[in-house]
Amino acid sequence: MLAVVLQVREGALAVLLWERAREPFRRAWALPGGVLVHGETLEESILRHLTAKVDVREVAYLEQLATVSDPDRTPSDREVATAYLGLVPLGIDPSVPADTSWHDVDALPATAFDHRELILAGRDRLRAKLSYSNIGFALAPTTFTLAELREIYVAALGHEVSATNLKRVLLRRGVLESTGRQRAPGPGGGRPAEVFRFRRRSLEITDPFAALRPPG
Amino acid sequence: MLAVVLQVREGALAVLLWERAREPFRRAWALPGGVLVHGETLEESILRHLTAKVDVREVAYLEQLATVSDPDRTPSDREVATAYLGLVPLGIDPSVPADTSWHDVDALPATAFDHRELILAGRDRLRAKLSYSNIGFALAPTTFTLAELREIYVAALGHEVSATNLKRVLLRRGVLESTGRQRAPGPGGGRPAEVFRFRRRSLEITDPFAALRPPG
DNA sequence: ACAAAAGTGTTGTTACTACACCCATGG
DNA sequence: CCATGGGTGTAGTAACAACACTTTTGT
Repeated sequence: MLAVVLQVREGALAVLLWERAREPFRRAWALPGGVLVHGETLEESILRHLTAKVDVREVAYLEQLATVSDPDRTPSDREVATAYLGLVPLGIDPSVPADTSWHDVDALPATAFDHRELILAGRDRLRAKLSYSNIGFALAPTTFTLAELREIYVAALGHEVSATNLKRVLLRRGVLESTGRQRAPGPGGGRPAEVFRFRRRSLEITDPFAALRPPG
Repeated sequence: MLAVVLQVREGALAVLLWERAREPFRRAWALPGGVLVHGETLEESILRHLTAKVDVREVAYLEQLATVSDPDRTPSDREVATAYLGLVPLGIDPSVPADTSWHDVDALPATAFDHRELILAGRDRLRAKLSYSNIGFALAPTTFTLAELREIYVAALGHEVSATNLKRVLLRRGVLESTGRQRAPGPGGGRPAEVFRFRRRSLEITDPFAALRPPG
């Protein structure tokens, strides 16, 4: 059981890792996880292990990522591990143990086992889903301005995003709605920003037929 | 280890199942599979188990589908199983054991355990990939006319597909190419059909940015 | 007044669907 | 010469990026 927990922090996508104190891979950084015990499902197990590192109520979304099995993936006995992708909204800073910290996904330190591949697979899964679903709800705070949402998308996707077009795309798809409130401008002035929220906070596919849609 | 092996047969999407002779789920239909043994990867294992049911050289594509873990999914001890999706091209009819046969995915018989959900998850994964990748290569014979390819897409997607537009979409994306050959018309006459093939026979994502593409 | 930040209107492009039309063969 | 099946040409449409323009604030 392994968890790839991602969060946008300081304008970059970060993953939660802990530093190994023992061999193998002493001083390398590893994904949180642990063994599956009798009677629990994979989801229950991953949440149980996450509890040791972070307040799991902060995890807004969880999905199965992959199961890895290569006999050489661990130096000792072969271990089969199922990895999950978890997302934490921006703005909360869960307290974590001393050996645990967040690392920019685009500047990973030395990682243990095959964890680097799993982190990158998680990042890629997130990027794909940002394009055709409302999964942004799991990265964004409950309410936000479009400028804030734009920064989240930029960090997660790794390329520029226009706030203008982002707004139109997400409103057209019915993913966002206005709260009716406004955010006061900063010290330099500027028009007050409209405050938005995600209409639903559970996964919905918004663009099911990117191509080859049915007739009608 | 479980395998959801799909093939287009007689105009419908079919899955390979075997009939259980013993309890639990006696007389119900189950996915092929077996246990993972020491030293083999999940992929090696699923191919080994498939060999007992079908000539695995016929499996043109294999990908991991999901890992299931619900403690109640089997009546006895809890079993964790990783399911794979396999695709067999149209036109070949692998010899299978007496207890094994193909079943229309849209008219499944009584199935064992949670295998029905896995079959439907496999079908849905295939449908999604048909829209944004070249995965048709694994369902189609090496060469085919557009009318034949259209029937494969209709069977797999479950809705009508226009041969006219299918051709243009797949040619524009660089997925198909003409072989230069023609197919003689049937007894009722008609213009000879052009024979096509897939340019590549390994998975390629052809529509990576269905939305929110990078600037440029 | 002017800079700064947010939001709107408009245009052009692309990838698609739909449908009319044209082509090549067998009877 | 016409039915049959295959292929092409051409609108029409929806979703998007790009960018100029307008609105609302602070100094």
